[in-house]
Amino acid sequence: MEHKASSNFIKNIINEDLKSGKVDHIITRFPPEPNGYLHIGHAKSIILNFELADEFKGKTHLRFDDTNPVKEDTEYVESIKEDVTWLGYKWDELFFASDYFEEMYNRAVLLIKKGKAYVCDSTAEEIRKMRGSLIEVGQKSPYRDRSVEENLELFERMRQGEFEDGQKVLRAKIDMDSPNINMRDPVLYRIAHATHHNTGDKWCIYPMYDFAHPLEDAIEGITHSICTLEFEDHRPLYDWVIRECEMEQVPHQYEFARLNITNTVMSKRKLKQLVDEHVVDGWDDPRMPTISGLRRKGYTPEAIRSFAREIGVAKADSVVDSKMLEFFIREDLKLKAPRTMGVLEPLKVVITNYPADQVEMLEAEINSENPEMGTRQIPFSREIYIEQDDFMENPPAKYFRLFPGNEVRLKNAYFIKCNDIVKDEAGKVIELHCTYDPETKSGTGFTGRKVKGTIHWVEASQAVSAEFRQYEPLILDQEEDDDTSFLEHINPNSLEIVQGFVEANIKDSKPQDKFQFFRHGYFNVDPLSLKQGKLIFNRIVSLKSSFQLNK
RNA sequence: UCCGGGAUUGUGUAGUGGUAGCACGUGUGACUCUGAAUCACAUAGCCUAGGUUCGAAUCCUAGUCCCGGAGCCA
Repeated sequence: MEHKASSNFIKNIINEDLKSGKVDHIITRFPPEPNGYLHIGHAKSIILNFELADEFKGKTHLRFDDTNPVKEDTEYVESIKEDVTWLGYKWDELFFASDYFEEMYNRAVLLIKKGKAYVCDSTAEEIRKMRGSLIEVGQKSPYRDRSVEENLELFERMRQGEFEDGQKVLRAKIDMDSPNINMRDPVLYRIAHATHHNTGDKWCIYPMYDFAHPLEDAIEGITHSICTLEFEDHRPLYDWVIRECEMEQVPHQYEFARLNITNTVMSKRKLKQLVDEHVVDGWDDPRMPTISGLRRKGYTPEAIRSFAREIGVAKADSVVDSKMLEFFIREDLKLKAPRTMGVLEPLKVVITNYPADQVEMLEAEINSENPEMGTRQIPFSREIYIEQDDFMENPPAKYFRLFPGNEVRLKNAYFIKCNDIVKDEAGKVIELHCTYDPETKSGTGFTGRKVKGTIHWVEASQAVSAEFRQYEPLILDQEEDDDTSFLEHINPNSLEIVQGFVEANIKDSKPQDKFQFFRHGYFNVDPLSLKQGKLIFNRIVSLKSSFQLNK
């Protein structure tokens, strides 16, 4: 079912590393910062890291890169673990960057002793100014040549909490003339009197990403440290830290292009904004590209994994068509989901020549493409509901559904022919009177005549009320990716809620159960279903359709 | 302007000197008790210009265009 992904440049590198003897095993890692929920872009990275390890018989660590207490929270730690697990992966080891704070501190002391780091009293503003620009070199800090002894003492006092936030930082002493701004004496440690979700108030100095991350990788023996493109410029610093801190293990960093999908925002910052400003109901709103949102919408881990394999891994920026994602969930659910009938916008039909007191049971396949799923019994009687869209009083040419005088098949039941229309005062069609032909019963092999259309229906007396939530892309097409105004491209019709009916035999469905409603698409039972005491179905994805009313 | 990357059908990706392939999408037809699915066919590509070579997407040279980089964020 799930086929192996084709090659990619990282896989090629690993193959070469193994062949050349540069490494004899591989260890990868997924290193999220616990400051938000995971989205499908993270899924790409998770799948890449775990499957690379699988393929080469290596290991993968889950490591929380929790070096900034002001943004992080255990809520996020828990959701991240849940999402990785749900995607189908088991980390070989679970770590927190904060577990290494003591070791990192000691490595910083080593740097100071080697004359490779110094305590700088400049303000953030001063440091920024003296860093120079993309085309101008930087200026050396006046504190750059402090003695090792003084630096050691000051750094120790930073740790002891003798200074306020922002009063001092520890900086690497590298090269203020470097064309790579990351090498112009980057900050290694800052002071933050903040409570850390893991270490509490033990520390008031915290290592910066550029210092912490390479050490984390080296400590854990990561062989291939895979990150996104924006860290490419940091690689020389990554290597510098590992070398100057004299780490025994030498990991290497490789960068790939992050995932973009059409009509989808994919940054934690923007997603958080959607949540904070109540544009959506939360991180798990089915319109969100978060793992939890996709899960609630009804996506399966298998579909997400297949998608990730198919889109590949490369260094060129790209935007994947969201139709690709939709293809994989349809593909996955095709044989798994029971197929049943649901009428989303009901129109009552009275079958005038059917006995008023009779209810008969009809047999129907649960999934015609997967006969192993068996059959079910569905009731049929004088009154049923059909879809409003399946009737037109004055249809255009090539309309195969019901209209006055036309005959269609009711899926799994009989041919019916429309004879009369009942309207309300406003002229709206509220009921149809039809007749059925007993000879056309499904399964009898009737071939007397053919109809062009087959429509779905639900028997009225036993129909179960249900709510259907139909989703459209949250974000409309946007010319340029103008960071500031993505909120202006919110689709006002991203959610449409309708009340209809489903077959009685699925009335006891549980949250996350998935069905195909004939001719509509795949739906997932929302977790809210239980709480609200009624069935709520989220549309995962519609069925493809070539039918256009106005052609 | 400085540094680092990138460019293969509409989209995503493979190909690393020897017939440019795969997936999605799109179109047409067949079939159909889902206007679905399925099947068949079609669709369309190596950024440009030179060079090396029997042979170049691949190697060389020079351009063009796009992306990222100046947090005490990651």
